[in-house]
Amino acid sequence: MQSKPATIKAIAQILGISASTVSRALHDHASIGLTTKAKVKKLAEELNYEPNQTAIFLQKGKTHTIGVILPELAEDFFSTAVSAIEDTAYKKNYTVLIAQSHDDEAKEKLLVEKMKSHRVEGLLVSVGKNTSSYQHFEDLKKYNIPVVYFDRIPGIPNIHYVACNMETGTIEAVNYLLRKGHRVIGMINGPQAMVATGERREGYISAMTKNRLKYDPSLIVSCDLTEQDTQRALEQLLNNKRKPTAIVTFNDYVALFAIKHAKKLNVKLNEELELVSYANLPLINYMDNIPVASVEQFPYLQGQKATDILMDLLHHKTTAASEPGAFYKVIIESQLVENKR
Amino acid sequence: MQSKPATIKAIAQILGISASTVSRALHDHASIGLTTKAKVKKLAEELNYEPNQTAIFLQKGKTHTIGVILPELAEDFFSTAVSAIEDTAYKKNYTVLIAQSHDDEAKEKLLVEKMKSHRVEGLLVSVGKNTSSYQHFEDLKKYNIPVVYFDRIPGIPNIHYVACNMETGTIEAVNYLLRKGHRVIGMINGPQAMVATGERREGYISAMTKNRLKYDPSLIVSCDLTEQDTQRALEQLLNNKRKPTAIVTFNDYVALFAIKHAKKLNVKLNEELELVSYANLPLINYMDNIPVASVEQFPYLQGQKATDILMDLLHHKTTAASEPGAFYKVIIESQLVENKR
DNA sequence: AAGTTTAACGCAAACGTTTGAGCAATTTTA
DNA sequence: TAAAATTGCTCAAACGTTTGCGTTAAACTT
Repeated sequence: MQSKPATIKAIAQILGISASTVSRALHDHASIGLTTKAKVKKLAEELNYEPNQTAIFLQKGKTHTIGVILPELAEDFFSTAVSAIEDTAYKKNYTVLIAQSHDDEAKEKLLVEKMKSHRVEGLLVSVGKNTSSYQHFEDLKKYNIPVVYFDRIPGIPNIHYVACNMETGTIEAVNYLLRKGHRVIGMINGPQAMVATGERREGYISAMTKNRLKYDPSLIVSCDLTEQDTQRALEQLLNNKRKPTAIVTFNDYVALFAIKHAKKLNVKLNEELELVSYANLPLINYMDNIPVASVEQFPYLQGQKATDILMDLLHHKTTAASEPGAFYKVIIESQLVENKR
Repeated sequence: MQSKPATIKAIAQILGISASTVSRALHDHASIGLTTKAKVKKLAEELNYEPNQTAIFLQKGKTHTIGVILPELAEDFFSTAVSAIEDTAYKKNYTVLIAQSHDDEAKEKLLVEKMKSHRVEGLLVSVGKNTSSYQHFEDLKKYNIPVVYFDRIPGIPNIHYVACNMETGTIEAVNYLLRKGHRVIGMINGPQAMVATGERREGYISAMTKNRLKYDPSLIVSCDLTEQDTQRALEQLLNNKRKPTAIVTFNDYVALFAIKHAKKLNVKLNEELELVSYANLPLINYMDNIPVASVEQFPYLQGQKATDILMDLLHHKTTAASEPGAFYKVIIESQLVENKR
């Protein structure tokens, strides 16, 4: 049993027929006799024949591999998304190559090269939070490697993507806080480079003005999503002329940092200050005081959709990449969920 | 630029030399002239030549791919471990194929077949919580595919593995609770099939008896790690003749279920009941009351070590797989960390 | 100067599979 | 019954690399 795996050649030799006949027989080709087919399949079964994917890929010039580049696999949002990507790709017999940029633009560029040298047929990308140029991704078009962005998408035209519309979720979040009686609502937003930052901002403004409240720019402060900068942002808000009684934070990690720091500053959470966040972490629900609500971002769904789109792109290889307006833009409406306690 | 990637053949043709010369030139083979080498390398650079891995793998009969089978990628412990596996394998230019069993033994068997058909060179495995037979993994030995288990390891001899020694961590945990004055300490343990269940049990007994306290078997109840069964286990403990004032839970997920249910039962956490858990979730630290301490399990380190071992196994292909006692057994001592608040 | 070494390269097979083209029998058609 | 169509199979090339073995010409021996 320590022998090498069975090959088509071996089967052919044993049966005294040619390799091409065996190959066709296994594929139920019309021009092969039924008896021969039966014999071949029987022997293949007995020998536990498994087609050598490497050989097939070489011969077909395909790798049946897609790549995924994302900031941090250990972040709950991404591991769930990858879980979906794996599941979806698996069904189509695609192999998934995962790589983490750790939010480093230089590493991102390196990874794109790596992906190219691995001959991935397509790429799923969630860009790093500080990435400002997307040229390294866009260059792939020249190699006919389609790219589908998900969640953290670049703010440029003519791309395929699936993402949550953070605007609607933010509107819901602000409305929710307004209904609870809050009038001075702060926001700890993300880096300006991120599309989601703009959407949250728009949502905030939209909700405020629609409720006939004036929009106070000093209540929105951006941060780079690190713990340190979150602390600064929180303090800035707490020291604002109009001190907020509620804050919408960019995501759950930021919320955690804020919570931690607020405790240190002896701010009474849920009395002096209520938080609403975006659901990146599943167990925030179990936490004692905070946040009161979260905007769901559907990581599994996003991963699934993005993979579906990529598969579609791969199977309808429109060499006319210049077709204008032919871009997938799947927008999932985010949704506010009140955290039960 | 939409042309196919450059090949050795193409380079050879342009330069009017043979493909073998080009290949050797690129590998700095001794028998190629310096001027030729220079010319080849220059042109390769210009054409953005990248070796076709598929062709190399076929020719060498290797895939440079390792597989990972684990229960649930979205669980924090595993996503962190995979993060380490990716990073480590990446450096050795190996490709990682990930698959989730969702704790289903049947699916696990299917995945092993899938991995075999993908010709993985080795496998990293964390077994499902209900898996009782390990034959599907052990069969891989016959195909010369080494298997390294990590974290959730089978309780059978002659395997390679890296895992945390839960016994020491448990001893520390129980000692910690004893020092805090607790005398009646309960334990919500895992399924009997899991090795870690036995270790936790041994640690518990060991800590109690070493402290001259008698071991009361009714204080250890096992559960299947689901929310429902955790609730049952908690109630069983709370209704026990000797009602525990502290409980060691199998992991953070179980702890969360227990916390949730305890609140519902109006049990005052941290007054009537203190919890110690095992660190699967990073942000348990941010939670308000619970648990008071966690046993760290070093997911990144485990993933790293396991990959290192597999790499070693792959490069020292001892065809004499029957060498007795030649098995890697890396045991990481678990460690109690008190959760600061 | 004839023989031997060395340097630099080419030839061809191999890895396992797919596929267009070809060929020999058998069956169908007119 | 001869020509045409069908059936069932084989040949050989191709995908991009690597590598053992040859081959040639130049450089070195004595």
